[in-house]
Parts: sequence; C-alpha cells; structure tokens
Amino acid sequence: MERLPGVDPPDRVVCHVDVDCFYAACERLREPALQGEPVVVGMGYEAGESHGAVATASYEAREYGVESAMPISEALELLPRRATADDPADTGVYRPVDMAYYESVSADGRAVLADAAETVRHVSIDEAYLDCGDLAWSEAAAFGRQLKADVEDAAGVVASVGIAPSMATAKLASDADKPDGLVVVPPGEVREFLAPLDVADLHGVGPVTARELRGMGFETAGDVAASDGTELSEAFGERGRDIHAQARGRDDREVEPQGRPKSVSSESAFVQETDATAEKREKVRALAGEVAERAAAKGALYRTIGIKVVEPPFEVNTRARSLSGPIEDPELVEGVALELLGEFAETTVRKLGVRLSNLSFDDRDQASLDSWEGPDDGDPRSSDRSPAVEGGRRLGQVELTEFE
DNA sequence: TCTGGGGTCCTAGGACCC
DNA sequence: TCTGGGGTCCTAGGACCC
Repeated sequence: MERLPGVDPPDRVVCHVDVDCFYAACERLREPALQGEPVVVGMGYEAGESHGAVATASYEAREYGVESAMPISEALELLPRRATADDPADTGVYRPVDMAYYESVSADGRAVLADAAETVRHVSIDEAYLDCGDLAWSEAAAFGRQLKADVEDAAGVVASVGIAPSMATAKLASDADKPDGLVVVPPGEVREFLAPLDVADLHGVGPVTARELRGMGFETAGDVAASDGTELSEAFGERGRDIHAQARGRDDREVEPQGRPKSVSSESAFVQETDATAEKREKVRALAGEVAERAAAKGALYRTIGIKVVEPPFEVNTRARSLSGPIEDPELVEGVALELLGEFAETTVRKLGVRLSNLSFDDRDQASLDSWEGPDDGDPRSSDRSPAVEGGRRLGQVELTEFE
C-alpha cells in the first residue's frame, strides 16, 4: 500500500500499556478468593451502602450489565451484593476504592516499564506509553509478550498492549483485544486497522461528539478518514482536525514524560443533597484543607482558587478568583473558597469541589512573574479584591517587587 | 436511574493594554 | 478626542479521559 504524505514515519514504534480492570485486579491481588468472581469497585462507596458510582467492574460483573460510571444503586439492581462469603451465584462483591493500595501496585508496574524503554509517559495509574526507539517491527510482538509477562510477574496484574507507529494508534491497538490483549499494527497496516473502528472508539470522541458524527453520516473511522476533513474542522474546530488526523493514523506527537500537574482539586458529593449553609461551608472548609495539603505535598504554589458547585440534577457551576502572585496559604484557600461559595448560599447542592490552578513549582517561576505588582499599584484588577484576599499572607511576595 | 473524583484541553466573551 | 486592531489575561462552561 502506498504511503500517504503525512502518515507516520516508519521508524517510530510506540507501545501503549493498559492494565485490565485495574482496580478490580488489585482487589483480587489482595484477596485471591475473588478470582473469577464478579467484582465491583465503587468510588464514594462505603461497605453496605448504596451511594457512589462504579469505578471499575470486572468482566464477570460486566456480564450482568454493570458498567463504569454507573451509580452503585443501579449496579446493585443488576448484580445484588454478596452478603456472606458463600452466597449463591448471581451476586457480586463490592469494594470501596483504596487508592493507596492501588498506587503501590502501580509502582511495581512502573518499575518494569522504566526498564523496558528510555522514555515512558504515564497517563494514569494504570496506563502508559513507551517510546520503543529503534525496535524492529519484526521484534515488536516478542517485545510486547515479554513486557506483559514482566508486568504480571512484578505487579501481579494483567495488561493489554498495543504497538503501532503513533500514540493514538497504539492506544486503539491496546483496546482492540482486551483483556490480556497484544495487538501490533505495523506502519503499512494502520489505515486497514483503523477503518472498521466505530467513531466512538476514537480518542476524544465521547457520547456528544459520537452522536453528532453519526448525524453527519460518519459511522466508522474509515468514514471519517475518507472525508477531506473540512466538515469536521468546521463542526468541531481543533478537535475535529484531531479526530480526522487520528482516523487517518496521523499523529506526530512524541512520547514525552508527563509534565507537572496544571491543577489540583478535591471534590465530594453529599450523600443527601442539601441547601444548609453550615453543611456546605463545612464541606468547603474540609475540601480546601485537603487540596491545600495536596498542593503542598507536590511542592506547588497556586495563583487561582476556585470552587465547583453541582446542583441537582447535574448542573455544574464554577467560580474562580486569581490572586496577584503565586502563594501557598491554606487559610487563604479556605477564605476565598468560602467567599466564592457565598453566591450559592440559597442553592441546593449535590456536590462541592475546591480547585487550585495556575500552579508554579519553583522560585524561578515565581520570580519571572513580571506581571505581579504591589498591592498599592492602583491596578484596577486588584481594587475589587476581597478582604479575604487582602488579608491573606502572600508568601515570598515582597521580594518580587524588587524584580520590577 | 437521580452519577465519584481526579484530571486535561478548548472555546467564547469581557476587560484591559498598547 | 475618536476609532480601530492586536494581544493577553481572566472567567465560565463544556466535552472528554481514566
């Protein structure tokens, strides 16, 4: 097959590794009796309760229709909770998320990946891209098999692997034969591999975009690839161009290590929605403390403090305020967050969140912030600053004025 | 059937600066 | 004083991913 201009150069070999049902796999690792049983891991779930949502369902649980992101209450209707260890069939084991444990399992897997490739990009706790450099395509399958075996030895979980000439195609390849999959797509077979995939399988195409794409007559990646892309570009802007490129197997992104986080946030749902001011303020205080602590643990300073207020049924409101310079100040986080919450004093709320963004990580970042000006600079943007902000400590800010 | 919590990126409008 | 254009920053919302 003739190579089209712009198709990935043949010398790139990218490997995508994705652990199957990671949270459920971790629960089984800790509790081997769960092997072969339907396992549901719930976020915001507590033992014996029915609130929260499905984070991961094992394949056995999926047989009953239990899906990721489904409310636990709904999952329980499809697959009742097993009350005792020797319950009959057609029941499932429900467990709350235990991130600390999953992190430890993930670390074992990461050590394997670090040995397998020079450059690794971790995209989540259970997923990573490897730059395989000059690996020959004839060796790709053997490399993938070895990697899977090494991950299983070291971490005790099974991963699916995809190897292809680009990140986007490698990701689709690892998805193509889950669980325990290994799919190699050499450069000459990319278009052929992609063509039959449903548009919803493409990265960046969610339910909304998938519906619109179908409305436009695009059912498969092949349909998208066959178009000249102008229609997608007009309908979806930058994302439309990405989708079109992806469907054609065109993706020039290099595998680069994950950079610094852009934001840190904490959110939490009420078990029962509420309009009680005291309850809302208490939750925001707790979230503010949590998120400030996590930012500090990462060594992050923040310049923007925001809240998220979710009203039933699922209306999301966000409010944010930027400060004049990066800070680390838990009291100020709480003060600003509570003040932003003031607007929602009468609002019935399902869920609240606090978010820190505009992060910076070292003194150089902080000193190079030449837009910072002193509190008495007459900058109109600082005139409406709240007492909470004015009263807050600005750590390390005084020195900054000397750079101007 | 009334949905977690952690993120990223894009877009659009308004304010402001030069 | 009026008009306009380009650029940047900020905020809010939306879609998406794991």
